[in-house]
Amino acid sequence: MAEKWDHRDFPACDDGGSPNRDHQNSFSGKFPEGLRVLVFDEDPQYLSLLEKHLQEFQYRVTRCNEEERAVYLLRNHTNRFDIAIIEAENSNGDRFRLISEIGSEMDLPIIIMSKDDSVESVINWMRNGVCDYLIKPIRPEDLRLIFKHVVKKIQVRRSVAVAGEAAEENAAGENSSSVGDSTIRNPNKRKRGIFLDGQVNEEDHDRDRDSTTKKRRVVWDEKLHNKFIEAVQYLGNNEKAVPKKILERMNVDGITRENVASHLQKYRLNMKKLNDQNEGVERNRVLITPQERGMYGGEGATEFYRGRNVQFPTHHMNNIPQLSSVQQQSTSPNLMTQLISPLGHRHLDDVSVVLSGRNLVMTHQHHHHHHHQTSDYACNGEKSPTYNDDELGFSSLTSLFTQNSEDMSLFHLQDPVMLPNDNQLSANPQLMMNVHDTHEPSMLHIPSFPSSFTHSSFIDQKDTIKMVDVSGGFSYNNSYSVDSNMLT
DNA sequence: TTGCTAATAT
DNA sequence: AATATTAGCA
Repeated sequence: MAEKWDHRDFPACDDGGSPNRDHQNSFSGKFPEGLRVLVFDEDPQYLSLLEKHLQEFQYRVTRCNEEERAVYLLRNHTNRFDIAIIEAENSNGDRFRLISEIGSEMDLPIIIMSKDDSVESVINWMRNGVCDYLIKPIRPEDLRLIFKHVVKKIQVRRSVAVAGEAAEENAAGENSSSVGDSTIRNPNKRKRGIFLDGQVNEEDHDRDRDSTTKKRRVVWDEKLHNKFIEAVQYLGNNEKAVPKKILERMNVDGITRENVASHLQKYRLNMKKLNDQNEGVERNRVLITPQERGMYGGEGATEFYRGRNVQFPTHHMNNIPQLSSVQQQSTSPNLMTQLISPLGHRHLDDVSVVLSGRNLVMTHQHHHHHHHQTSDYACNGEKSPTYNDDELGFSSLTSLFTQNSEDMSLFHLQDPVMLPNDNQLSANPQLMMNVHDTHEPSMLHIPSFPSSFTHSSFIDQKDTIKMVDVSGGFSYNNSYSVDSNMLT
């Protein structure tokens, strides 16, 4: 644990403060050592193998073969890792959820490992925000390269920071006259610990912040919520269930009183709502107090949990493998299944898929951030005839993403179509440029599709990573965000 | 200081 | 939509 690799050590920072924003070569030759990697795989042997290789590349490995433990480590040790490699073989909903949460809540780069080399699987995961997908068996070299994702993340974060900063200044300037902020109890002077162009916000040194910095959002998953309920229950019978005590009783670190207060507030709201419902509709029923209907079998808390309380990072939950067709319906909000139902597609991220002769490029971008993730997927024409260009490719690809091919629009990559939505970044020329951006840490290796690859510029050439030549390709864009607008 | 609620922000 | 933050009052 000597010195962890800090983003500030990131070579791109110390290139003399040069305004060079194309970090192309900023860190060529350098290899960040000590990146903290969490590796999860159910097979201890394989885990060891991975660990060994990773360590050879100077990564600091935390291995883990129990999902529970992985969850624990990630949840309670936020900012302890720079990247996570997770096996998603027989991933059930839980693991999927876990990964989704990590990805979005902690902004931790996630790499999926799997034996499944199907296009569907790859795309599914990429769509859901993971930054890479390694197909087993994994070559050591693949492991060596994972640092690129961390680097990428940092770069992205940096640019977001800059943008955010600019926005803040604007806002400040415009409001300064109108708002005479007087008595603010808790003037939240949180400065962002973000680093713009080498300027680090020195508010509190290293400590907690790490490369995966992001404002912490508590995810009230089932476990946490159960603790909460348990605490409320316990206190409800004796003293009063107030945030402070609940917090104490929960005995979970990483959450604040405010978090609990907020949760409690919503909890109560829900209880009230449920009570009201019961009053009106089921008049025969005895009224139940919030406490009485707690977790222990009472349906209230469960309802609460299922219906409104779980934070499923929207854009990471839409793609749970599903049987489609049967639309879950109604607007009743209390089945968890509904949260992951096809309706969820409404909130899907922009995803654009570019097809050229033999390559497929998928770009993935998050909603509110100014960043995106891009991954390449090389498809060999012979092996995957379905993904060749033209109509055939189109329709099958379409079906890969949605059951409804009408949801997609077609346009040329180099002649971007501006869709009526501001968020249509995929149609943004600048984004498209990124497809050609050799610095994009894309390293999708698909043994079965070995074809055309080009090099990643800052790593020694010898093997590898390639970027797809998309020129002249087509882009099939399923306009999810358009849908989103229309449906909401 | 903490709690509560409603409003509003992210 | 889920959480966070804030205002304002107790």
